[in-house]
Amino acid sequence: MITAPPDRRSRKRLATRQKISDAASRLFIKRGFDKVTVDEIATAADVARMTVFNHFSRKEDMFFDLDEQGREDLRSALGKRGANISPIEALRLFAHRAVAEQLPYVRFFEEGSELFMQTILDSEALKSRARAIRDELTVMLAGALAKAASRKQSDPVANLAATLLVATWEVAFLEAHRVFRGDRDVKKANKAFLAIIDQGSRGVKAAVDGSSYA
Amino acid sequence: MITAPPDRRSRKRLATRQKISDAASRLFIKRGFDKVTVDEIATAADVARMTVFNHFSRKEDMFFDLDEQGREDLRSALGKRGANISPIEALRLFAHRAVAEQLPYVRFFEEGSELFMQTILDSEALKSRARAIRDELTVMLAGALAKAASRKQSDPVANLAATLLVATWEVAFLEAHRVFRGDRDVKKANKAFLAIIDQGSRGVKAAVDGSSYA
DNA sequence: TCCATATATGTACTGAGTACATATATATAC
DNA sequence: GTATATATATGTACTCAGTACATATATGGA
Repeated sequence: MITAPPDRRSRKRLATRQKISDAASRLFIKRGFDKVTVDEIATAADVARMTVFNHFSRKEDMFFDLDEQGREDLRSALGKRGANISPIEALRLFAHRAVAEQLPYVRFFEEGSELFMQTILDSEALKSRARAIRDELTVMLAGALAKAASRKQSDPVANLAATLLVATWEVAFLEAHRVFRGDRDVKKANKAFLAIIDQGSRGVKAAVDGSSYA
Repeated sequence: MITAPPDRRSRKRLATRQKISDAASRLFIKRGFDKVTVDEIATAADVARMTVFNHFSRKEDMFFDLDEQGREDLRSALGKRGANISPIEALRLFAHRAVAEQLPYVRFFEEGSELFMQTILDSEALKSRARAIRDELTVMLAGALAKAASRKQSDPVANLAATLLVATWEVAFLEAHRVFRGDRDVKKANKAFLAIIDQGSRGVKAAVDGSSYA
């Protein structure tokens, strides 16, 4: 992923950022997001408090320190879809592919995954941030859909489709986690996930039927 | 709405609450949510700072001081639907009725309505709270749907339907406001609103087709 | 009149986030 | 290598929402 060896300045900067992110994640998982103060994170990472805010403008950003990859994959799935595949269908297929290849976002089991989810559910601040990210994702997807269908940005139909799609993914995620928490059966969780994705996709297609998105 | 004359204590309490809410709303609309401090609100309402938090646990609650009526109407629309009307169709009809009768939530025009919306869009805190309310509404609706269809609570299909429905309403709201901001044409805005409601409802029905929700 | 209790107020604190100044390391030009 | 510019780290002092907890005051009821 890294193309050229970064100079010392960038390397050190990244190292500092990583040190902070690691220290924060460890503390968050162990003690819960709200119980950890930024001062403690700074101390644990052996940097000044200001340095923490230098790298992460919000405390929540230390927790959600990925999600860029996810957006990229979504965009890519839309961009590289086959000639006669609609945007919505492309995203449905992407979900199936993600499960088949067990891409990181859809590994509901794995030790860390449950703790991660539980930490979010235990914190209003993290849930709030997750909702914000969901909305950013929706805006991004609406733009991508409009572009893929050669429509003007802020097309209401693209908005509707994007919002419904993100809603579908959210429900699928939560349900898969719920199923796994119950039976600890990966196959069952995967199946539940894809069932909802398929149901939702069917619905979205019906909603925007007649447009170029379906 | 008030059944019996409340005693002096309750009356005073409500009066205080109203004084705070009014002062806060006035300040929020005029200067923007984030620019107003709780101290200023307290001073404007002529009460102590602690009294403010006594009535509103969060600053955001002084802004969103209604929304109870909306939930009640939603529940009622579900409960009192005709014998052969599905829950989803009942909500679609409720939207049409709301527009026809110009119920408060769907008055996109009106002087205050635009300022209200603009104040939200200008504040991260208010947008965040609006998202939280949206999610609470979704949970409520999922429960109501499951109940209306005689399914167990936490039915995944009810979750999906509720999430998609709330998403639809949100897009419809935003689009109606957008249209009105542009052309200042109420009929056009209403039409845009209902168009999205109908599209979304069609989608949700397709998504949950075969279940008792459609 | 006395008592219990709900509501309002007062005081002191925590913790995230910001503004702004300063120090130190690194890169670049000479 | 030395000087200079700049990115990054640090330090200090602040704002403001929200909490904990104590106290005062008004109301309702005995």
